[in-house]
Amino acid sequence: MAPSFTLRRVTDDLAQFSENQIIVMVGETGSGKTTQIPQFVAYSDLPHTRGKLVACTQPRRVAAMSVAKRVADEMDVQLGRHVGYSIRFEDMTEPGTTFLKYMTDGMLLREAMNDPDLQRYSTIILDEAHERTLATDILMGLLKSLAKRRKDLKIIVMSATLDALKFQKYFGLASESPAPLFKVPGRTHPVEVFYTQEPEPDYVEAAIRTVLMIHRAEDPGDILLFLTGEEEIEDACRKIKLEADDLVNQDPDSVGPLVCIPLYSSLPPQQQQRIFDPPPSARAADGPPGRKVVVSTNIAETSLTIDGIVYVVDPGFSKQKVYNPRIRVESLLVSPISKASAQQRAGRAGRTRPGKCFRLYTEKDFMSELEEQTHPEILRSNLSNTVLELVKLGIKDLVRFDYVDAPAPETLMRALELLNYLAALDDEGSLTPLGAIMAEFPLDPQLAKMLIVSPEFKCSNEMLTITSMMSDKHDKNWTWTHYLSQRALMQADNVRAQLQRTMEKFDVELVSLSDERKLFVNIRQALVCGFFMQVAHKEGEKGNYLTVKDNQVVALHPSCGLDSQPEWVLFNEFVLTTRPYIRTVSDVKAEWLIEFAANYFDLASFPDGETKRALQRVVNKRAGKAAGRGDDSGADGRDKKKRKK
DNA sequence: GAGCACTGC
Repeated sequence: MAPSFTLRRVTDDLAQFSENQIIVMVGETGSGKTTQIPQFVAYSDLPHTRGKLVACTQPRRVAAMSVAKRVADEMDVQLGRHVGYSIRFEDMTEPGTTFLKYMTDGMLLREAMNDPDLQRYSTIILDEAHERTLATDILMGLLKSLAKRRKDLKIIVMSATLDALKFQKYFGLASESPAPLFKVPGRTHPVEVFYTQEPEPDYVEAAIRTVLMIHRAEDPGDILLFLTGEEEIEDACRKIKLEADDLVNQDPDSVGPLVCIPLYSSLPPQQQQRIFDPPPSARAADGPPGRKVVVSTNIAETSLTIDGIVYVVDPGFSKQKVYNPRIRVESLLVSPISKASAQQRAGRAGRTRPGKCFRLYTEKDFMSELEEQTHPEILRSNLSNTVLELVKLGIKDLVRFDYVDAPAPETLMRALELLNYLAALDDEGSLTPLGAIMAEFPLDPQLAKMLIVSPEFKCSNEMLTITSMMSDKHDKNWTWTHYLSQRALMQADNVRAQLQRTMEKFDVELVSLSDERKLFVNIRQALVCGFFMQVAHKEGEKGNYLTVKDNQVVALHPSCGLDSQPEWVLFNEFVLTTRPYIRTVSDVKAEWLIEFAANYFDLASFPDGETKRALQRVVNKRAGKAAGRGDDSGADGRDKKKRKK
């Protein structure tokens, strides 16, 4: 709960809130801004007297849910009535009663697709804007232009201090003066920061050494070590455990017991809970106290807060998504973190009392090598989904849309190209009726397309299941070791129900074939309709494949489980690990490519090479057959039928 | 014969 001087200060600020349409608000962790500001706004706005409500967005579901619960408690109202939340799969609001709604940023973006003026809201608060999620970035662009159309709409952007000026300038509107800034004081403890004298050649080894040094020499208090991924974390935990046990055995009178707890998102929730266990107790009543070490990915930087952390060890790296539009591939790269991120990590040491942060890089490198901010997600992602959403939102010129940070033109071009081939956009870039339906599905465009056309192949029932499994099985680790996971299957079932509702809404029939052999053929044909741009052709006998048109050498991922090497494969994912792999592949026939994706596989515009020659052979063979039986229907017949849709 | 930052609809 924030101290009262904070509240008084906020009340003063809110007197000015009524005079400004858009304001930027900064408040460090512990300022209570997420719980306090929306309450004050709701009381100042009285949105329900006008049949409206105040929305406050969060990047994550758990946050939207838990903050709503806390605020409902504080206001002594029942959750889901006056105060509620709205996240995917769960709408805890009561129309007409709820006047303060916490929701995920993605959820508000979805709502905007069907109500671009967001008429239901009197004030929209974008919280954690500094995290720069894709949805928050798009919302900022939409709200900036919406503010001009709806003078009655108030907008509050809440962020960390470092980013405030950027948002102030962005939302400065026509007045040329930046949006006003309000500060909410925080309540964290000082954290002393240490740097290494020299760069560390092996950050994992240096991190382990530092943890053990803290354990031997520093006062009681738990340690948080940031590493980049599961394997690294499990490995470090083993090594720390071994070395700590050695230390205890050598010197039981001065070194206390130590437990090492791994933390990453793919751990089952029960194991994640272990981070809240108390540290081990001393072996003897007067012996040295025990200590807890949490070894975590970035999940502990934003999503999870662990109380009792006094020491942070920060090697300065994290895995970050990067998108290469040239080869159309998203991959994860271990990269140096930003200054903002380093600051956030250090702050994790000062939540309960003054702490220390050990940075395993030099102060000079911190000052001169680290970027100020982590690049926003919009600059690091494949944007095909986002572009479809924007077009559906009525944005005509994607290149000139007022982004906070504009994505690379090539990334936009890639997205437009894909959507055009999928017939979601016409040649002018306008939304087609098919594209309008695709945008309604919470799916990648390829999956949405294949699901929508699947009734033509009499396999929509099966495609619905396949799509659900492919779009929500986050829990790859669990599935890997146990083959099946109750949790993952329940999630997929949830998604399936949601997608089925959307199908019903747009009259996409739910059908199956009883002939199993025919069914398996048709399923793969429907796959082709969505994923024809992700096809590879076998080259030679060494298991190499070349991706169609890009001509990248790839191999079938060992997990894909095919017992043969088909000439043509369609793939769901291109991953760049020890080498380029394609993962989740299906055996397809060249005839289907030519038949169901005639535009993309038009040989006249196809780059020369072995792939084109292989396709040419198939075309010639078909032409020969067709001439033989005097029949030239087939591909065109199917194609015309689909265009009518 | 390889592997899995984190989210969201």
